[in-house]
Amino acid sequence: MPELPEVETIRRALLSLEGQRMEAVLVIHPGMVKRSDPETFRQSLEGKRIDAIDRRGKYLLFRLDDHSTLLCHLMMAGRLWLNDPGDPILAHTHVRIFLSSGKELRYQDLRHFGGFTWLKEGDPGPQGLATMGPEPFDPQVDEGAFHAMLKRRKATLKGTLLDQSFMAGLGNIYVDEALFEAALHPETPAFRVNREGAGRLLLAIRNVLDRGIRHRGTTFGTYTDVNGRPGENAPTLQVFRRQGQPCLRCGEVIRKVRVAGRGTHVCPNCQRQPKGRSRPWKTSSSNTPH
DNA sequence: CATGGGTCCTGAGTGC
DNA sequence: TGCACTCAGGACCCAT
Repeated sequence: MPELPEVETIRRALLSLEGQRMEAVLVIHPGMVKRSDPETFRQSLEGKRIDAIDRRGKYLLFRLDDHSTLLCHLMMAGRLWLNDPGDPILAHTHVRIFLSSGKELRYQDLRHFGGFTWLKEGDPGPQGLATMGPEPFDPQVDEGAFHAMLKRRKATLKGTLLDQSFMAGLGNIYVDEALFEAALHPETPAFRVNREGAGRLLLAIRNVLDRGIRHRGTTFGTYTDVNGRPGENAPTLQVFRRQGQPCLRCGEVIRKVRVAGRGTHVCPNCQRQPKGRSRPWKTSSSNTPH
């Protein structure tokens, strides 16, 4: 599930494409091109030079020399590959972009959820991009601003953090990790978090994302970088997919529950329920979260 | 506007 | 052992 650290890892690996032209574009699966038919898509891209590659949330943006943009979203199972011409074509390869350097950019997607969108200059893009919230590392988002953002939301922290219009780039893995690190329960209504908790959560979000980027992403299955190399962040995760195992902070068993329709990993001792005054039977002396 | 539910897709996992 | 079934997940669209 590519989230901000995975998409950023891919973006950095693709920076070598800046300055190259797209000489030919082959759409194998039409469904992987959104908002235009494959032929229009092909004609819109061929001959264009890639000037820059940016990231916004989980979107990759290829800035082209006519000021149009090639958008790419990997959703859960999308993968970009940087290939040499002779490399074998893997199953579920849906789009091939032949570059002036002789390299080839390939899009593969097991689930068919992600894909490309071509945006003319000035096109705000799909709703999710147009209404996307601030980047987690935006220096304008400080403790006070983040607290004010949370106060406007009645939904759970889990649902709020997953909402890309609240903040860009977080997904299921890093939300669970950030909430654990901030010692906040995923079911806590966002507006109930006090200023100190908001500061703790913002710091935790930045910590888990920064760690993810430094380890080149989390691989649990399909995610790799553009050369097929898996990320190395999985061993640093504290709660995600660790249900049934002891909490690394207090030893309580990590549980998997359902919050905002998503599988959610929580330490019942470190992350206290907001309403129910359920109290742990065991008290670990040195880990009071508040 | 914020919120929640259905939808897309298919490999992995579960149950019989 | 094999088959049928359900589920997971991010963003979009829609209804409330």
